[in-house]
Amino acid sequence: MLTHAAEDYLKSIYKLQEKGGKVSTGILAEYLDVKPASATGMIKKLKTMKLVRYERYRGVTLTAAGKTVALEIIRHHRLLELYLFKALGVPWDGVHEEAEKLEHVISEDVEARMDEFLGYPTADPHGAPIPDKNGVVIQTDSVPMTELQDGQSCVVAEVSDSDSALLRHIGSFNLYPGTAFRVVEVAPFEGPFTIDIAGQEVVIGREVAKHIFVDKVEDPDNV
Amino acid sequence: MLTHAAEDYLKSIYKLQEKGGKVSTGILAEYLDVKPASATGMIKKLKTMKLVRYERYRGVTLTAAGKTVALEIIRHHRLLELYLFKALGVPWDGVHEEAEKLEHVISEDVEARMDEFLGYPTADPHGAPIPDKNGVVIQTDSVPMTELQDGQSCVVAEVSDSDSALLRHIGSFNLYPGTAFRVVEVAPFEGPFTIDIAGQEVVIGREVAKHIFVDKVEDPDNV
DNA sequence: AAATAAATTTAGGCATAACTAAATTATATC
DNA sequence: GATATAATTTAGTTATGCCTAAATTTATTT
Repeated sequence: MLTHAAEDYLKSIYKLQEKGGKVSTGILAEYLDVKPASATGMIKKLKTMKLVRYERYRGVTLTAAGKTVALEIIRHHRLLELYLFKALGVPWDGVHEEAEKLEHVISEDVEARMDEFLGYPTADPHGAPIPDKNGVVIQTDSVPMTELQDGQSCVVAEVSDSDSALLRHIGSFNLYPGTAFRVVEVAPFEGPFTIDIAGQEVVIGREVAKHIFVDKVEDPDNV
Repeated sequence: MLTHAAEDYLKSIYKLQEKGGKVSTGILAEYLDVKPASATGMIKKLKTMKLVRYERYRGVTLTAAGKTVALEIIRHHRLLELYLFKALGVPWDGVHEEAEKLEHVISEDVEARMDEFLGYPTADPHGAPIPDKNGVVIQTDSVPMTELQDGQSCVVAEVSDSDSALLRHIGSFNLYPGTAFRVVEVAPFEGPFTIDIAGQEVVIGREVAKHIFVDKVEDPDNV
């Protein structure tokens, strides 16, 4: 069986692969809040288990087996987040931390029971897709809010889940996944966004907007 | 923070203290499926943390601080068992194993939310008492079924939770905590028990009966 | 009281997974 | 293309928590 640490490394490699492409030892170490030397050590171990491809100074890649494990852990994490949110009422800025510990520990049986309870959901409380039993992820084509122009209408698709304070802040504007809004004005020179949510005008700073991903809506009247 | 292993040791010392009294290194090691030398090592560590009293060759005792931790873990375990059973439908012979992993990992917040969901319960699915938030345990005066005589009526109070196969077996007779029955006949020479559950006569072997604890009922007509 | 048996402890090792510090390789600059 | 800078790897250390084997202490028996 895999250790929790190994699972965390695989999950992180998967996520970094998604975003950037090449996953270097340094990037991985920074992501996991670990020294590069530690990452090198674990990567070597994962290589002997055939869960990653690796050549020194060249970065890491997941093998098919490694990707399967990574997706399994991500599925656990996101199902747990949604379960804690819906079944136990844990606030959305708290579910990440809790799921981080539970994801390594729940059985497949409990996973299946939560999945059933939740009605086989496809997204967690932050809008991140939940891989299905077979590791299939529904990819969305959402864009960072920072790419929006004046007058553009959209629906919140996803919000980064790691910073609890940021989530509370975003939640205070009701910017949950599924919420529709329209951009009233984008201030020039990398300034903040003024948006209209359900008739209320709200100002969102650029740094915050970077963490909000949206689906553009073509016809505002259809929202 | 304490490691999972340390928590398991404290929990085990508590349980052995409850049953037997003196807790020796050997007994503790056997209970935890570990070599005596390993137990000695951990006991020494726990002593430096002032969680146990210990003098070599003299056995271990929990300090007040150690008892608090032990009860906290036991509370987690039993709340989790009941939660998994009631909220997710995990069969009663499976909840122990699952809770064993989760008990070290859930937050006080989740503990409180499960407690509320369950209506502040006082016993887990096997009838074991759930310590309250302050570590107060309601002690019952149940006796092993093996002490029963012909004609004695009683109610199942508690069943040992560690052996999954045994639990399935006991469950097949419907001998869940709260179930009433009457002893029809105790076979002589350490023989099996014939009992009457809701009009059905069932034979329970002595080895199984040792793991079933009951509350005697004085007046059979009042059950 | 001495000898034997049983329990417990000490001593030394192993695996995991982190760390620091030094050596190496790769990349960027002049 | 040589050199400076940055990234990465190797080597050696630490802490957990387990192990085995040998030494010690306690308990029992004669």
